[in-house]
Amino acid sequence: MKQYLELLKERNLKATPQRLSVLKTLGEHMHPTMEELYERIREEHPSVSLATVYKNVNTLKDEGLIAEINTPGAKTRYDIFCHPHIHLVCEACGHIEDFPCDVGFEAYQSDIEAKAGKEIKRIDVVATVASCKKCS
Amino acid sequence: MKQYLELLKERNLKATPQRLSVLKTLGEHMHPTMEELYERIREEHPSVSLATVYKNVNTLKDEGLIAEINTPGAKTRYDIFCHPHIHLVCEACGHIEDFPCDVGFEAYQSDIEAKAGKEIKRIDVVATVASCKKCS
DNA sequence: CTATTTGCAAACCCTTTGCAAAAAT
DNA sequence: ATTTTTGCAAAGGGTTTGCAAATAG
Repeated sequence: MKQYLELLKERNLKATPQRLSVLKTLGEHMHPTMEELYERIREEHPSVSLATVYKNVNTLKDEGLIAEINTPGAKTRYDIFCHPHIHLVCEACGHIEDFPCDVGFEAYQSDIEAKAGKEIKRIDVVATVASCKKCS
Repeated sequence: MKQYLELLKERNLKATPQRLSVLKTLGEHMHPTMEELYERIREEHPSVSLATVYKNVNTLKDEGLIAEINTPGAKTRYDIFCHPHIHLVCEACGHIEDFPCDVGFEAYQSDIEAKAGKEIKRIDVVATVASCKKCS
């Protein structure tokens, strides 16, 4: 909680309960859809509006505090952005597993950067598997 | 054109002019949005409906002949899926550049596959740059 | 001839917007 | 006191659907 307050203060964002709840919920629950996120937030703040959650998600995304995971064919999911990592998405059940961006990947990223001649701002990697342990 | 007919026949998909036009257009123009794709197709087939283009795009996507590029904050774009490659997206103008999935990447992919214990069906990589040569 | 595909229009999300009231700094 | 944020309800935009007519194989 404390760290979230700081993250917001550094960026001159007001620390409203609704906004903190977005961060807190994303910190506690991995990769929810908007629907799931909203449901969780309402458990603690029954009166938040969906529009407010959307607005906060966008604000926090703009500031690089959270990230959006877009997979073709699946709902958008959200993620606290602490350590860069890639996503392994199960096509059957939508479950998402994280993989650290370790040595192999960083080398690859620099390679692209060199070839592109531009600094890469963000890299989104989504690997899709047909089914996973959770759903088989 | 001939190759497209074969690709469809192999999958028992009927080769309608509308469907062929989706493949042909994607073969000739890199990464259009749906709007651009539809506009191009209408140049040759003025009477196609947008719904038909959507239906065909979905069918071809299901068969793995084309791919969707989803970038947070940008419109969905479409791509003929011949050689696996990654996408370098410019945040400012939406321009997309392709990069081959070369040795470095394939090694990384096998690594994930090994750790996940599952065959990876597809891997979508989107690298974002703040601006590109085209728009600066 | 049979199964698929088309075009149309309406329906359906999910997401954003405008605005006045409320809350944060 | 000032600026940001909230909640509401309405609008927006992209995508999908149902169905009868048309077309491919």
